[in-house]
Amino acid sequence: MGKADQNKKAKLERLLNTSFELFTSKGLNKTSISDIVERAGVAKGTFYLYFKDKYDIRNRLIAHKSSQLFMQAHEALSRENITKFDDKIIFITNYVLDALAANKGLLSFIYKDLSWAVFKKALTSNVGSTDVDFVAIYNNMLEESGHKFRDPEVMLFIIIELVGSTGYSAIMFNDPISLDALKPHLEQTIRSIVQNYIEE
Amino acid sequence: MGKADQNKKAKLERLLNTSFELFTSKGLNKTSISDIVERAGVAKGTFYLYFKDKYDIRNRLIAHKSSQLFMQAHEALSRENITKFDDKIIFITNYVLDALAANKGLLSFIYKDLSWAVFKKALTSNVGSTDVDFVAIYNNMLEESGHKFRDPEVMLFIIIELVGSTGYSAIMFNDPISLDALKPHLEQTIRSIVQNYIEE
Amino acid sequence: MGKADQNKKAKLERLLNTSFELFTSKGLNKTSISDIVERAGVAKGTFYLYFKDKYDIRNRLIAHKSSQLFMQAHEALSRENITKFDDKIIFITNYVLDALAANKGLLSFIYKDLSWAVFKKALTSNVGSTDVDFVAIYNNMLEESGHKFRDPEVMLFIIIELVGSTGYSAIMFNDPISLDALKPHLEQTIRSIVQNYIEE
Amino acid sequence: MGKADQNKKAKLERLLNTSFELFTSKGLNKTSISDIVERAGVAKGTFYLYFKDKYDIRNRLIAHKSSQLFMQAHEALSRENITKFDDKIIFITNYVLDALAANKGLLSFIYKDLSWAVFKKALTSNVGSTDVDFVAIYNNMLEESGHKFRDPEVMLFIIIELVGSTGYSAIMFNDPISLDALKPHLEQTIRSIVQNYIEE
DNA sequence: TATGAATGAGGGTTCATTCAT
DNA sequence: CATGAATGAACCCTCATTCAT
Repeated sequence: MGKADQNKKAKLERLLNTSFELFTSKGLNKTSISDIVERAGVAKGTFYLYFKDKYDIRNRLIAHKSSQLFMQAHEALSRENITKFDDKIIFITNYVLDALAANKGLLSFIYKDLSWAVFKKALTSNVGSTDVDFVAIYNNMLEESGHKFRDPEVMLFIIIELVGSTGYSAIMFNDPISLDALKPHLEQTIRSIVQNYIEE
Repeated sequence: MGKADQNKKAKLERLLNTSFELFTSKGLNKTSISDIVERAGVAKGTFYLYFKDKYDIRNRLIAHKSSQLFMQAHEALSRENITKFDDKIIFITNYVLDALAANKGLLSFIYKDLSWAVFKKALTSNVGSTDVDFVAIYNNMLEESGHKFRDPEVMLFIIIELVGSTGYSAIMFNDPISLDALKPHLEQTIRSIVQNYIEE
Repeated sequence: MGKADQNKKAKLERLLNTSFELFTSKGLNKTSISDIVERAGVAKGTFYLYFKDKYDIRNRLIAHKSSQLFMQAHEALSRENITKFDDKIIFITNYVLDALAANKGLLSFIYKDLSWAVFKKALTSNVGSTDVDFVAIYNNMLEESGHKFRDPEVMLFIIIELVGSTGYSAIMFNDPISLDALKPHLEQTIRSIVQNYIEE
Repeated sequence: MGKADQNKKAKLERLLNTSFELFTSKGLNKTSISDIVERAGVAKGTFYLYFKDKYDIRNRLIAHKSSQLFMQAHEALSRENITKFDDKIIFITNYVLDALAANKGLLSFIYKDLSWAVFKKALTSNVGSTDVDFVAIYNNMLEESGHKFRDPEVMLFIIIELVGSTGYSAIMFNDPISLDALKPHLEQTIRSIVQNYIEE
């Protein structure tokens, strides 16, 4: 890789990192392209060599960061000794919620967009080379469960929306209850949902 | 009420209605104060006599419209002959989802904000004189059920977030399934959740 | 007229005058809105209260200045004792050419646009209240000539294009001859053209 | 010619052709250097190896294309059996007008610049090796006419400006009359002009 | 000769907010 | 109370030009 290519890659990285910092601290709307390039130390025009506009870079970041989060959750899961399917889902769920609680900027950024649409995109569009194929992981979990599931995709959809939506309220506003108080409720609800989708 | 007062009230109404039309058709970000006042037929300065800024009017509208929606759902429910608690919840749920599906602009407007925080505000802050006290209605439903519920507020929270979040994806993107396909899934899930919260 | 209205009119005037100065000195392309408002002493946004964009103000200026020029020519003509039709046309022609030679910025500004399209617009769209109805003047001249003309509009069109086009080259570049050298050529050509259109 | 030289010449050609296509389709102002080099398949810096800027390439194109047009007109003329001087001029005039009417992009591009200044440059600056020496052709036509002309250059100047200017309006705007309606007017006017310049 | 990433000034335009009337 | 002209900072984006490779 030549000097130019290195420089080019470094600029891209710097723009991505800077954007992420600003989006998670100031929010998307309050972050201007000027803010980004100034802090990244590149010229304004340079931004447009890499991204179409602010929303382009946002989408790439959301996909990347979401994917990253699930990958970390899955890695943590693989270090545990958990065998039952619903236990695994709950572990991942809690892991992600804790991570988001520890980084409210991130939560705010991927907000209601930790929703199905973005989630699916994140898991299929492999932004970076290291991004996981979460679909494969989920299918694997289903197989290893020893059960047969009805509409497994819908089941996952429901769980993700439920967790994301209630988690957001709990983490951001402690309303109507704190995240810690919410967790047992979610656990019980998730177990019920999984139960519903097991085919006899 | 004098003529001046009437005029004053008419202006307020016109600003609210116009804003709502524009927010639901063009979206919040694309609607400027200029758009609103021009269409409402009042001067720009007048806007600031009634509202602090665009977000002030938005919040009041969300609360009002959400409340209205639930009131309509409840009125429709009262015309039916439904006695069981979970059947009532499902009826209201379906009613609201259908209404939002028929008015995507509205859904988009109150979006992820048909969330707990706003919902609660809507039910307590009584924007207009005709707004319902939904808390009372819910408590009533709980009593009439003949059951005793554990954490009824959390139960409602979970149901609302679940329905709002999955419904949004289904209505707006048909993803991963259509609203009609989603409904049986929601029904079953809601029944499980309610079951979980019944105290033996 | 209230203070506000006076102020408003003064701003409009200032914008028009400033734009004209800049257009005729720097040219249209090199004149930015920023230049205009800065020199006019108004805020940038103010410009957009009065004009759609740079081309809007340009069109209004071209029409106004062209009209003005022809009005001056006609006034000068009426102070002379010229009776023959072609003599009148040649007088006006020379008057306009001399005026443009004395103000190359103006010539450059209305350039090839002292063409039929703009000329006609200028004479019909009465920008200011004082703008002449040149069509009426021309028709008057035709009647007073004692002749009957075939296609008088086309005749005028041909003369104007001829004079404008050759005059531009002579005034701006002295190429292929100077304006003074050109005049007799134009005079002879115009007389021939007029002759051609007299119906026997 | 070596491979490198061939390549070099091919690049120059590609830049010229591409620019011409873009100038005649999108217009000069709306065509950026980026557009040109992208479509020509060369690097941005390469453009500056061949041309000073956008206006440099434009001037060379106008000269080249104008010259080409007159050459074609002259070739067509030589295939006809026209002997009288004014008939020849009118033939060329009509040929050029028809060509421009069939290619409004070209007309728009060389616009008011099919004027004397550019015309003369085109006839002297011999952009390509195949460009005609129109001055020689014109002088030939004068000689073959059997007449002696006063100021033949001015006569040509006047005719070209007249035809170019009125033709532009007719072709582009059909205003005040269509090109077909204009032609007889031009024919008559040109004959009068030629007549004026014949020395007895 | 050729490249194309990088530049950064400058473009036009929008719009929430103010305040003299 | 109501007005709406005026503000001017801030926005996004373009693009001719340079220069290290």
